[in-house]
Amino acid sequence: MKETSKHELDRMDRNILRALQKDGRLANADLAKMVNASAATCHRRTQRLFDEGYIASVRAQIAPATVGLGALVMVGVVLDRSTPESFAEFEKAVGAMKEVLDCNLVAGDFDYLLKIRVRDMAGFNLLHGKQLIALPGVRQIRTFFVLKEVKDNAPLPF
Amino acid sequence: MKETSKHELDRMDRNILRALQKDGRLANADLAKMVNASAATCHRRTQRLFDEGYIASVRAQIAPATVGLGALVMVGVVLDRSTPESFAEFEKAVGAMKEVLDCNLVAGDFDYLLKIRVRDMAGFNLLHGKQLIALPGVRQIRTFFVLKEVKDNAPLPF
DNA sequence: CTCGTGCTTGGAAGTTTCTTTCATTTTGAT
DNA sequence: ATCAAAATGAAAGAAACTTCCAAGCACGAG
Repeated sequence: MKETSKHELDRMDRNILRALQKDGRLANADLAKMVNASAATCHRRTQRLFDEGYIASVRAQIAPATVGLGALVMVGVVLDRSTPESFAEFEKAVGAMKEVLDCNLVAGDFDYLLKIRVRDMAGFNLLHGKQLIALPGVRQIRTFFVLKEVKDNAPLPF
Repeated sequence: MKETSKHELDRMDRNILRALQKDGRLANADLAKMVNASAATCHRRTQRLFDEGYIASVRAQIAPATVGLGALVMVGVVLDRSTPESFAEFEKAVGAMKEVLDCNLVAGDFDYLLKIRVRDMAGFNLLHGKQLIALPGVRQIRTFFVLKEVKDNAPLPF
């Protein structure tokens, strides 16, 4: 009985994932050489990794500063009440804010931690005044301006 | 006088960026149709976006849970001393930790905010005990376990 | 207004690459 | 040891990329 045919990843699979995580545009022929397989085999393996959901997507990483999003801000949010409805409402509202790149419900001093990109500090002030404090159920917001991006979106270690 | 030949991005350029941000594997022919241009023009524009640094890279997004990295943890760090050497040393050490996906120097209650992926809570405890508290110059660490990933790595809004 | 310069465009040729097919090998269970 | 199922690699066929070139457009000088 084979369930959903979720085979284990062998060494070749992992090597393919690692290579594509570094360069999603790798030509299949080159990738095949890197993992010591024929083009056909490599192509099949890669397609399986897509089909079975190991690779969620392949996306271009755009340099934020070049499109006018040079400022990064982390924000901690505390809600008024800790009810499921309160959380759901907040998450829905945040989901609609395109400036919010990450949003995580956390355990600790905050309820949510947000990662936000805007043009500059002025842009953040606008967002803060017009949208963040207007989010539903927000009791407190703590802002962490990013002074230096040491690591951003590093590849997954596996 | 042409500086570094940094033309402005026109509508077609932005459309290309947006499309590739969603799907970095788009065939040039398909992309061309989406932006209403010939394959040749689209190819040139895309190559320029790469060459001039608008697209930093194209990377496969691997589903963390499928490679044994189902747990996400945000960590706030306060250093002992606020000297350039102290910061540099900390950043170097963090740079070598593959589990740390993001690391940002921030202004606020913490010096650094880290985004960390591990297998599970046990994995984090190991990392915490063996590496995080051993990082150079660390005075205090505050841990935020992520209970729910509402948004992760959303595309840049531009 | 007209001309000329320089940049951008799109069709098509030539080349590379992908994708499928098929015979063979390997794997894994009995 | 034997068989069935799955995976592999070479090659053919299909599709895509990349370059070349003539034509179009914008813009400034005269």
